[in-house]
Amino acid sequence: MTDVVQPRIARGLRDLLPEQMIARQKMIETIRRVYELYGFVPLQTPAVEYLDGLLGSAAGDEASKSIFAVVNPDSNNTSERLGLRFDLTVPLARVIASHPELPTPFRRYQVAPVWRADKPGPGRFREFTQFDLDSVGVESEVADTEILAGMCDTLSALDVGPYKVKFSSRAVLDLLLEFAGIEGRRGPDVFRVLDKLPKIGAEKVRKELTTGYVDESGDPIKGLELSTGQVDLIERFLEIRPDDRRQTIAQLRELFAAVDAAAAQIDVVERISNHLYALGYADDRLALDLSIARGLAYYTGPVFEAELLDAPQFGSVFGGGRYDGLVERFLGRKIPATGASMGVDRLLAALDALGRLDHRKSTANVLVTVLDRSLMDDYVAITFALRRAGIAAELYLSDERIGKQLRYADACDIPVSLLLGSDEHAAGKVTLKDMRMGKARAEKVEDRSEWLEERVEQRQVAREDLVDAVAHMLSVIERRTENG
RNA sequence: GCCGGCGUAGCUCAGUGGCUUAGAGCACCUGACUGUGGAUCAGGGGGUCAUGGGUUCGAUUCCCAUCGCCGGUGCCA
Repeated sequence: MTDVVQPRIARGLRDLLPEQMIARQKMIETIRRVYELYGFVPLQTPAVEYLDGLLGSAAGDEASKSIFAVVNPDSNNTSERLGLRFDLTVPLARVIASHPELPTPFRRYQVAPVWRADKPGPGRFREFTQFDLDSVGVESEVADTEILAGMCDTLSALDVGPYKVKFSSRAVLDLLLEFAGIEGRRGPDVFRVLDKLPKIGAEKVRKELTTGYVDESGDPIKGLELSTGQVDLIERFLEIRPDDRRQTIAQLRELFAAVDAAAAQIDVVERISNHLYALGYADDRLALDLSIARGLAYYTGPVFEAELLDAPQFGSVFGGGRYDGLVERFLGRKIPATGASMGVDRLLAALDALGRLDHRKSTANVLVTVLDRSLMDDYVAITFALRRAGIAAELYLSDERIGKQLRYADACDIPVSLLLGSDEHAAGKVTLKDMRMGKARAEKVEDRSEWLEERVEQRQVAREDLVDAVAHMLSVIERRTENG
């Protein structure tokens, strides 16, 4: 006996089985269609990047902790260390810096896995797929507008139910620092606390901004030691409601009337809002919400976020913003860029929880069953006739009992089964069976002879008409499914 | 990362420091009922009791470590 190896999978990683992959690929295809409609082009980059490129100059130990390092057998030189990418934005910045010949504006989409060695949780894994949409080389707020519109159109196309796309501006938050008399370098700390507002509430945010507190588990939470006067000013900012973009902007202008340069930054936000009104993105699904800060330090202008109103527990399914400084790391000069990233896995988990996910386990629409091995030539011919007519068909590859073959079709959720035995063969016909209708009937029927004899879900058609008949049955099934 | 809880069949869970071969329900497989998924009936397979050490005459059960899962908390560039 040889020793078997345990079929293990590392922490936070998983296999995606056919049932998951079918739903996932359908979703990705829908998103891709939206992005290509916007004229974005595809890009692929390696999973592995140099660690210095991933980390950047400003990154500390904490940042590097969640990067998976990769062993490079070619080199033991520590400056050549490799790691798995943790997002798609940093690789994009590297591509931009190393391909000056690319036409600008360069607008690309990329769907690919990324890796973060974070603690796994529900809907949260260490390998997950991001679907990014970025626009590089344009300073104009029209580029930001387009990203926000793309987020809305994507969520609409995915039929996720009601959603809210929110935006704010890092530049406006910087105005807040000036307004409250807080040093610019403390901005990231302050914003990180403000970002927790929906989670921990105003009371704790206030404490964390000032003296700190001890939470329920006894952990001390360090305060930022702001003065109460500063916190009062911050609270006046947070009181601005996000329900109506025009009103939000008017209140913002009033609050920051005394701040130099405020008017120019608020103008940018207002232009974005007005473009979006003009395009039909009203307040019901697109809000100027000043409380979103995003944890990411590299954002420099507008920031974006989206959540599903029916599944708020899954948090933000889309996030992004303008990052005019990121390419500079690789190029030494600034290139404006803006974009958003969708969490494919999180969105799939949310849709599944909402019961909006299709759980097909097969790509075939027809199962050609094998009743009589001597008719195998016919079965093969029928299967390929369907395939050549563009109908996905699967041939059962052995002649096991018909009951077992139909159970297989049922288990895989193949909507139509095709039967051809000696009776049909003699009559020049085939039997088509609508599996879902049969399943619905099975739930009601009590008596076996009734179950076997009625068979309203199936009918015989002439052998030469079978391709048309299958296409017709599939269209009837599809229409019935759409109508609930 | 830190704190707490949990790991027994594919799933949900019983159970016991020594009666022999560790159980149930569901699921799965085989057969009966015409060549039809369901129901019914008859049968069947499947567990290193998470892994590795330790205590013991004896450990699935007690102890330790590791791994994994769940909850809370931190972090999320």
